[in-house]
Amino acid sequence: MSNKKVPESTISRLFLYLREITELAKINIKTISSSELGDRTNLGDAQVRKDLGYFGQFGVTGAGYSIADLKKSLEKILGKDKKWNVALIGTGHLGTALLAYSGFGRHELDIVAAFDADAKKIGKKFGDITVRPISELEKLTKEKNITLSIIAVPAAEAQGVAETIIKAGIECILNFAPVSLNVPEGVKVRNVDFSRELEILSYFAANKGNGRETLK
Amino acid sequence: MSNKKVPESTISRLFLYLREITELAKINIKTISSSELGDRTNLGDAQVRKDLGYFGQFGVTGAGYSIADLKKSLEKILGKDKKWNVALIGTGHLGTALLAYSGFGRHELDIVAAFDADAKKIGKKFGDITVRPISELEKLTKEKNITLSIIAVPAAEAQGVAETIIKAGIECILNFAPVSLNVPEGVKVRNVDFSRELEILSYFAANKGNGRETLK
DNA sequence: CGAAGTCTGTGAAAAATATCACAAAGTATC
DNA sequence: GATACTTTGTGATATTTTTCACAGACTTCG
Ligand SMILES: NC(=O)c1ccc[n+]([C@@H]2O[C@H](COP(=O)([O-])OP(=O)(O)OC[C@H]3O[C@@H](n4cnc5c(N)ncnc54)[C@H](O)[C@@H]3O)[C@@H](O)[C@H]2O)c1
Ligand SMILES: NC(=O)c1ccc[n+]([C@@H]2O[C@H](COP(=O)([O-])OP(=O)(O)OC[C@H]3O[C@@H](n4cnc5c(N)ncnc54)[C@H](O)[C@@H]3O)[C@@H](O)[C@H]2O)c1
Repeated sequence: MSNKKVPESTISRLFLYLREITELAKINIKTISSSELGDRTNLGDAQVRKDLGYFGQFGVTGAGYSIADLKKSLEKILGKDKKWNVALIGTGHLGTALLAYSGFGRHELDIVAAFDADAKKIGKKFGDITVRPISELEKLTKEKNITLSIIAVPAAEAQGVAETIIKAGIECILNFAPVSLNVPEGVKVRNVDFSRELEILSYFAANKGNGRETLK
Repeated sequence: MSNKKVPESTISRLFLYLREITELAKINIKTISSSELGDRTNLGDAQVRKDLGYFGQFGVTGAGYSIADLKKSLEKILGKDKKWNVALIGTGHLGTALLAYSGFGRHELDIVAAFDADAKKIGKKFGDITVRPISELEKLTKEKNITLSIIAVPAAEAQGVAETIIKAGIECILNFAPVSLNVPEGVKVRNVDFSRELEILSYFAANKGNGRETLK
C-alpha cells in the first residue's frame, strides 16, 4: 500500500467497483479479475488495479479478487461500515423525490431530518420524517448527530442556506442548486447540476459529425 | 484560436461562466475581468483565460471582457442559439421533479415528451406533456425531432431503456440510474449519480482530521 | 500625450491522472 | 511436481489538465 495522495476520482470509482461487486455477490459469484471488473464499469483493467493499489493488496495473483473479501475491504475503506445522518434542506419537487428514494438507506446514508422555510410545508410528513423550520437546524444537528447535508432550495437561497448549515456545524454539503457556493476552508461541497449536464450533452449533439464527436 | 482538442472539463466550465455572466448582465454590469470571473466561479483567472482561448479571443487587453459580447459568443459556441428537444423516460419521483422544473426551458432545453412502462401512468398530464407508452418513443422522436434523452427508471431497467432510446435514433443520454450503461460507439452518455456523490461526501466526513482533509 | 497601471493571450512548466508493460506469484492440468 | 496459463501489483511512460509567468496591448488619468 502506497502512502501517496489518493485522487478524488479514485474514490469515486471505488464506489462504482463496490456497487458492481455487491450485485455480483448477490448472484453468488465468488471471484472477479481486474479486467472483468474494468469491463463492467467501462474502465480499464489497469485503472482498477491502480485504484485498489492505493489502499493495499486485495487480489490473488493468477486468480483475481475474492468478491466477499474485496467487498468487505472496500466497505471499510469507504466508510460504509458506519452510518451517516443527513439533513435535507428544501422540500420542493426535488427534495421530496430525495425523501422518497430508498436507495440511500441501503447505503447507510440516512436522511434523518428535513427543513423548509415555507410555513405551509412545516409539519408535513414524509414517511417518518416531519418537515421542520430551518431555525431548528442547529438544534437537530446536535441531537441527531448529523454530518452531511443536502441543499435543494432555489438558487437565490442556496448561499444563505449553506452559511446556516455551516454555522450549525455541518461540514459536508451536496448542493443541487445551480450556483457556485462560497464556503470557508475545510468545508467540502459537491455539486449536482442537472441543467449543466444536459447542456453539456446538447453541446455534443450540436457538434456531432464535424470531426469533434469525442472532442478529442 | 487554437485547433487543439478541447477538454470536456472546459466545456463544462464554459457553461458555468455563461451562467455567471448571464446573472451579471441582468444587473447591468458591462465588463468583467478573468480574475473576477475566476473568483466568482471558484476557479483561477488563468483557467478562465485558457478555457476561452480554445475558442478564440474575446477579451480586451487592459479592460477585460465585454459581458454582452462574451455572452453572445458563449451562447454560439455552446449551442444555446438552438433549441433542443428532450425525451424523458420514467415518470416516477425523479421524473416528475424534472417535469416540474422550469429551469430547463430558460436554457433552450425542452422536455417535449415523457414515457413510462406503467399502464397506470400513461395518459397522466404534467403541464402540457402527456405521459406516453414507451412503445411510442421511436415515432415521437421523429415527429418531435428529439435529440436528447433522460433516463429516470429503476437501475434494473436502465440498460434496456438505453437500447430502446438508441434504436429510436437518439444518441445523447443523461442517465440518473446508478448503473454503468453499455452503449455503442458514437452514443454519448452522462451520468448523474446522487447516491455516489453523497457517498463521496461521507468518505470525506470519515476522513476528516486524519491529515487527508483534501485527499491531497 | 505620456506615464503608470491593468489585463489578456499563450507558450512553457508543473502537476495530476491514466495507461503500459512486465516480473513475480499464483492457479490449473496432466 | 513440472509446464503452461493467468492475473496481480507497480515502476516507468504517456497523456491530460492546470498553473505559472510575462510580453504585449489597451486603458486611464493627470
Ligand atoms: N426539480 C428539478 O428537476 C431540478 C433540476 C435542476 C436543478 N434543480 C435545482 O434544485 C433546487 C430545488 O429545485 P426544486 O424543483 O425542488 O424547487 P422547488 O421550488 O420545488 O422547491 C424549493 C423548496 O425550497 C424551499 N425553500 C426556499 N427557500 C428556503 C430557505 N431559505 N430555507 C429552506 N427552504 C427554502 C421552498 O419552500 C421549497 O419547498 C433548485 O435550486 C433548482 O434549481 C432542480
Ligand atoms: N428519487 C431519487 O431521489 C433518486 C436518487 C438517486 C437515484 N435515483 C435513481 O433515479 C431513477 C429513478 O428514481 P425514482 O425515484 O424516480 O424511481 P421511481 O420508482 O419513483 O420511478 C421509476 C419510474 O420508471 C418507470 N419505469 C420502470 N420501468 C420502465 C421501463 N422499462 N420503461 C419506462 N418506464 C419505466 C416506473 O413506472 C416509474 O414510473 C432510479 O434509477 C433511481 O435509482 C433516484
